[in-house]
Amino acid sequence: MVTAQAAREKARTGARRGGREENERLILEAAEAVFAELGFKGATTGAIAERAGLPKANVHYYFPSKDDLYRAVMARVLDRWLAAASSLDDSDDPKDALTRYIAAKMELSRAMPLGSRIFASEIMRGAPAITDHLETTLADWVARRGAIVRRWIAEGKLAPVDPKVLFYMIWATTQHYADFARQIEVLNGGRPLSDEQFAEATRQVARTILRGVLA
Amino acid sequence: MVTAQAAREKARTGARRGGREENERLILEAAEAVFAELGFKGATTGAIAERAGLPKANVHYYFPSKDDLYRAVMARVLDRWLAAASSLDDSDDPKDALTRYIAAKMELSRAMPLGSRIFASEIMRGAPAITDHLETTLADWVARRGAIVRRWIAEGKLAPVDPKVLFYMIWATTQHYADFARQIEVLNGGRPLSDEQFAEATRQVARTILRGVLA
DNA sequence: GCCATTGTTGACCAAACGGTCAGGGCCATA
DNA sequence: TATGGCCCTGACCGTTTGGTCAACAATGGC
Repeated sequence: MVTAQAAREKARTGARRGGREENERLILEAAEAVFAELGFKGATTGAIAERAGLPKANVHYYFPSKDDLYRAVMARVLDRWLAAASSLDDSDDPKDALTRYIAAKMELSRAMPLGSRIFASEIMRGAPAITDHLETTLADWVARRGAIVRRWIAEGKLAPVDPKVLFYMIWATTQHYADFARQIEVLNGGRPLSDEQFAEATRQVARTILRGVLA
Repeated sequence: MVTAQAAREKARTGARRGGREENERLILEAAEAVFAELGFKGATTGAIAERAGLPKANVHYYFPSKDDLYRAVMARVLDRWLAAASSLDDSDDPKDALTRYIAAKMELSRAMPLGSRIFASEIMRGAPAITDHLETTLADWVARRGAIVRRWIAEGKLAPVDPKVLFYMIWATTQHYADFARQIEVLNGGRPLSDEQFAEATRQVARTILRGVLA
């Protein structure tokens, strides 16, 4: 059973066109772009299908409803974020830890701005699809990392600051470079930030926040 | 002509039900709430009408198209923001000026979170309705206030920092309390920030950013 | 070659949408 | 009380939408 299934799975991963794996990936990528640009309601399964290069009915074959597809996209986004979130480690040195974390979040905004925008839209809608994620995974993260920040403060390494205020400032500032990329582009003379400009912004953001909270 | 019109206008502002002024206000307020929650496409003229307590056809009487209504809402939002934006004045003391500005932006996020969310959605859609506003009014603002920041730096009052990086940090952090209020609420145990909590957050945000950029 | 499973798709449908319109109500002026 | 200018709205319309379905490949085990 398992072997037969595995063999079938393996056969499918060849150079052949289509197939579950590739089509699901195509659809999820298209959906991410369309949801990010038009929001949940504005995105149409037709537009997603067109962007994926598939007929609309085929999209509904893999993802029965628009809501299912949306949740699958959100799950992918949250997974990727979780990986980056671990870069705020329990180091002895808050300077290194925070610098790494800010850099990781900025990198994520640079490499995957669409996910950040979908997340922002989801929160602004009242987070109907991810409330439980916020209540469990994220609340856990904040509690754990908040304790670390408080320890740093107790050790005299950090100025006294509510960990949440610090986290919100980091999240807001770094995600701003993804969510408001269009505004930043216009204020940059109509051109998106170059790699150098973005790297410089990353450095300055990290430096400013660190000056703000280091003891 | 003018006097007759003025008299009619005055008569209309009495206790009477309906009338252009009141209905337009009702519609704009309802539209602000619905656009903020559902986005441009997700908001329906029917939902806006229902929230305003008016028939849908009446909404279309005052605002011929959904797009007209949306632009009217955006104009109101931008007007209110412009007023707050002036609180970053050309003071000798960057500490006072930035503190005032951050407090004004936080106050705006507290009092009018809906406008902030509509603005965020608009930017994430690519800012089709306000690109010219960004290119003119906002670009002007940034140029002018950026010059002030650079002067402060030259005078040794501020650490060297790209004014835009500073502005983005202030905008992102303060607007975060409006746009991500739902997330903040969940991480606050399911209750919105109290007035005291919000005031404390305002203080800490201002203090942290000031430590970050003051020389 | 046969069959079961999986994948594919054009055509279709009910619901919801933005917007229209004709007909009527209201009120100040004459 | 007749007139003209706003204001109001139920009923309606064409289009778009998410979703369905029946018919039809394609594949792999036997």
